Order: sequence, then C-alpha cells, then structure tokens
Amino acid sequence: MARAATTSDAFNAIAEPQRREILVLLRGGERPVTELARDLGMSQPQASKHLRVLREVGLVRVRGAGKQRLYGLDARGLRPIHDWVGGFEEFWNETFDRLDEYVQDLKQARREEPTDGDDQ
Amino acid sequence: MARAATTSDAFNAIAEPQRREILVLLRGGERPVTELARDLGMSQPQASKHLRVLREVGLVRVRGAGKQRLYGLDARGLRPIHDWVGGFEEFWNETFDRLDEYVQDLKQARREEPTDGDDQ
DNA sequence: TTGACACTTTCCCATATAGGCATATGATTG
DNA sequence: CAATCATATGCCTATATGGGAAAGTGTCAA
Repeated sequence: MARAATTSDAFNAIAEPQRREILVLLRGGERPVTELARDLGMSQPQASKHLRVLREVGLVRVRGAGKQRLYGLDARGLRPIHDWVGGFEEFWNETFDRLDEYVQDLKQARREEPTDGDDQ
Repeated sequence: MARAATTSDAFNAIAEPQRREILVLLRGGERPVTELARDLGMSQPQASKHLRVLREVGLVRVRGAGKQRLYGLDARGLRPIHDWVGGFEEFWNETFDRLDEYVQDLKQARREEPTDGDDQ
C-alpha cells in the first residue's frame, strides 16, 4: 500500500506546508483562489488542488460570488488534532527529566565499560 | 514531485495513524519493538519502520537494554504542532457564527430562485 | 452570440510511501 | 566458537502524491 490519502483526514491534509499556509491566510477572511495563489507564490491550479484537499476534509468551504469562488476557513476539523496533540502536553515538559535520566544511564554505562573487551 | 517525506517533520510523521498509536502507547513508558508490534497488531518489521520515522523526526528515542532496544517518548517535537493548531482556537468556535451566516446566504439565494416549497 | 475572466480538472512524471516477506545485523548466552 | 533471541534492513509492488502544462467548465458583460 501507499501512504494514506491526503484527503483521508485533517492530519494528512495539514501535513503539507503549503496547505497550512493557506489555512493561515484564511484566518484573515474569505479569499478567492487567485489571491491565495499569488500571496503564496504558487500556480493557481496548484492552489485549487490544495484547496480541494482542504475542502474534502472539511477545513475549508467555498461560496460562489459572481465569477469568483470565495474560500473560507472552517477550523472545526482542527480541534481533534489539537486535542490529540494536547494529550502529550504533560510529556513535553517531563521529557527533559527523562532525557536527563537517559544521559545518566549513558554516563554510567560508559563508566562500567572502560577498556575491556575493546576493539573491532 | 512526490509528497514530502514522512521524515521531513513531525506533521508528516504523525499523519500516519499507526505511528500515532505508537506514540500513545509510549506515554505509558518505554517499550521494546516486539511489544509495540504485538499490542498494535502489526508485524515487527513494520513497527521498526514506523519507529525509525518517529526517531528521525525526534519524537522517539532508543536506549539499548541488553538484547532489547527500549523506545521512549520524546514529545517535545509535538509542541510546535500544538502551538500551530492552537493558533486556530478562536476560529473553531467562531466558525459556527460564520457558518450561520453562510446558511443565511443559502436560504436567501433559494428564496430568490423559484424552486419548490418554502422552508422554516 | 462572442469574448474575457476565474477556476477546476486532466494528463504527465518522478518519487516515496506502507506493507509483506526474507534476510542481515547485534547482543547474549552456552 | 555456535546458537538464539531481538531488532533492523533490503527487496518488491501498488498507489498517491505535488507540480507543470494544457484543456475544460462556469459566469458575467457587451
């Protein structure tokens, strides 16, 4: 099998940096494709493709406005991600201590194996 | 080009569900590969490969313990993700209002176009 | 109708994946 | 030393990607 589709969930959708940038831009309000493409320095078709992915996972919605199509943010799909990652909050502080423990282990291991059994 | 490597950053690394499960398991403490593979119902080589990815992005670290290699969580790399997603926190509540606006738009559009019955 | 915009989709390609399986590496013990 | 356990890597394949270019759809204005 290949990697899961980018459209399979928000996790996969936001793994792409340019799509994250699009979301950031959309925090400023609705925007047409061309503007997004210009601001992000990508081709307009490419922007459309990224927006399609974001739409399919529900992070973005479209609204026709004359000849334009205005894309808007729907951030609700980001909440599960925030929650999941938040489940590790206590660990990214605690980890420093564990790392310290780890370093102590290394030191001790080196101390217990000075030069016997040596080369290769 | 193809999709960015899974090892290019934590965003890509955690896009894979099984890797997320591994991280969750590791919250319970250090574990050898075989145990992780068993608990997640995947083959040992597959678990090793996932762990390699997680190690390359720094979400996991290894420590030799006899013939075993104990994998441990290093959640610090998740913090940037939490922060980035957190930047949308105000929006996934506000979005309901905007959606409402959107729905109003739809209603009005329907009212101006002679389709079938009325609504409420 | 025609034309001009604003987008979207299709086609092409190089690349990297996840997974299954076989095999290699590493460490420990006899 | 060899045997054995624990883990890593190599090889294979199907699949999906992001990107460029080109062609298709939709909407408005004259």
